[in-house]
Amino acid sequence: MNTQHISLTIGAVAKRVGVAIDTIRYYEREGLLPEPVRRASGYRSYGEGTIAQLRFIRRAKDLGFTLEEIRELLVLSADRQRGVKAVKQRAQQRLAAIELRITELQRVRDGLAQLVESCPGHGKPEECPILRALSDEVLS
Amino acid sequence: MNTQHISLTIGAVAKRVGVAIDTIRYYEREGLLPEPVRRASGYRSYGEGTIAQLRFIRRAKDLGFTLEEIRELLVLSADRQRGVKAVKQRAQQRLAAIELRITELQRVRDGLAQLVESCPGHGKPEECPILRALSDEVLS
DNA sequence: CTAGACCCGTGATCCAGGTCTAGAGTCAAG
DNA sequence: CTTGACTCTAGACCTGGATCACGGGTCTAG
Repeated sequence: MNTQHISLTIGAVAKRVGVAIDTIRYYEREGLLPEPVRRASGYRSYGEGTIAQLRFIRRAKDLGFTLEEIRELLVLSADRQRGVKAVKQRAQQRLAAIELRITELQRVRDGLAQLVESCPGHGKPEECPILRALSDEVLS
Repeated sequence: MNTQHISLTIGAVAKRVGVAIDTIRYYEREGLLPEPVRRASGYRSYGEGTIAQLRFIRRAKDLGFTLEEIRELLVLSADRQRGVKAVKQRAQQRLAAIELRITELQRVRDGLAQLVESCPGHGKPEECPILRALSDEVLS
């Protein structure tokens, strides 16, 4: 077992994870990262655990979780009793929200696509279906 | 032809269109609405044209255009020469952006759906596929 | 005439998720 | 020892699209 404790500066961590230094400090302020050990100089000193946690945060963000939700996920992931159940639940909620958003966007896309298709691209403005849709009373 | 000029207060316009008074003043500041005629008291006085324009703005917003883009659409809609062509172009760009966004979200949804599906909803955190995906090195 | 509803402009505030600044201290290479 | 890169804190600022607060003026029904 390798229990060697490496010590990384905030800049090194930032580079490894591909995130800005300011973002790391911001996450710390927001409670997404624990307060790190400090060197005598006051410099933050990080170990591998922080790298993992930062990656966790970034992946969760990529999956559409807000920082607020991620904060919660981090707590849950440490709960050996109810953690997994709650995590799955949060993931399902997120999934439902994403699906809703997709559906909304698809409706918008379909509406817009139909307008684009029906517009000849020339002629008088008052005959342009796009402008008409934007101006007229009813837009289905 | 009915050229009767009605005169609406900002509050009446807001109610008709279903938008807040502050929003109307905000759009005016932002150049999306022309500066209206004023009564002797300084009150804004609006006609039907404003109603139409406000609805235009709202519909365009519903189609995913930003206020910046809408400002442009408003200019283009008044251009009798090149207006229609340019409007169609903007609509196509918007459409492409929405489609890109949908694709992104679908990828996220698929990833998340797979994780949710493979998670039993109980057991040890280190065996939860969701937590593993968030923590582990590679997430396809 | 008065109460209550409405309107005025200016500027501040909100949301999330950072990003940037200033001024000062620290570290490592040469 | 110096130079340049790095880090520290606190707080200001940014994006977009509003929304709210303030102190004051106006309008209208009774």
